[in-house]
Amino acid sequence: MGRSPCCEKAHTNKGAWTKEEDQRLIDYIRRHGEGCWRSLPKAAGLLRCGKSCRLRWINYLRPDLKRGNFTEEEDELIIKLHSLLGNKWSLIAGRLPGRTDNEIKNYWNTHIKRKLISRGIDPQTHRPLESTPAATAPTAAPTPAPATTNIDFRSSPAPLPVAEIALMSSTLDYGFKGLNGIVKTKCDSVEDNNCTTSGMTTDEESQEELNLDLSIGLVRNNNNDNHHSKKSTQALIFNGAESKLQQAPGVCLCCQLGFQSSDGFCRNCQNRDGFFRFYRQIDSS
DNA sequence: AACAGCCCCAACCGCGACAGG
DNA sequence: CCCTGTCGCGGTTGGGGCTGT
Repeated sequence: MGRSPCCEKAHTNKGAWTKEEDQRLIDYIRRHGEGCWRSLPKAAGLLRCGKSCRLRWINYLRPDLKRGNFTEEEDELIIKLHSLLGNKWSLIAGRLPGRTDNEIKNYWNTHIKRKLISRGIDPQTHRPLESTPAATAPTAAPTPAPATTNIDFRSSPAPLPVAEIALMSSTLDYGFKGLNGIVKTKCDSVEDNNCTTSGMTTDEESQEELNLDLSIGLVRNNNNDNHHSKKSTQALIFNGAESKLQQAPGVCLCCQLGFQSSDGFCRNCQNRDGFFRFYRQIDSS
């Protein structure tokens, strides 16, 4: 019979948002910060479900959204990231400041897919369209890669999850240092889809490097670190976005209203990966 | 001008992950 | 360990705008 609805639907609006609804949501989040989406609509006087409010804010109202056309550089970055990450739109969006996962997903489906097909590339596999799976698929199940290895994405049956790449990088001490400087992805070109990772041996100077700079934080298992619930965090700072935004917890609505736990934060302040979700606007004056 | 078909994107839906009780 | 509530992600949809006839 499926799950129960995410919220009371009898008295909620659906469909396009009005300017008045937008303004209410903006005003409320300005005053109280993001978070606690479930209770936000009622508190903000909106006849919407929390999910809808969250989506509207994240995809449309957030002040740091770039909007407007994608640049050629963004196009290429999306293509490269997609070849590595697959349809992990939120991860891809994390590398494009001011762009949302929804926006990138839409753009992929409407523009980039077509662009790749016109180049003769399969948008899902990033392989030439005419190539058959039998011709390119590995003959045996892949064995675990050594610490530093070449990863040939041409022969990968599916895009490698970023965590898997990081694990293979063998730089785990306290946590992942991030892929920056650990795994350098090299592509001869998007067209030939000849992507490998460091330490590559051939034509390094002539190949374009894609510095993913994906900073990944691991949960540190340290009881003394009680800054944020059971999990401590490492900052996840994206290029571009960090110029005005610094990691700073504590603008979650729950926390604002005093619902936080004894350590000062509620779970809404933190992503499941252990990263802070809330950023405090740094006064630029 | 009117209509049909297409395109795009904002919004919705379902599900998995996770935390807390 | 199980159940429930919540969040966030990825896939899908539908309506408005655009273009061609």
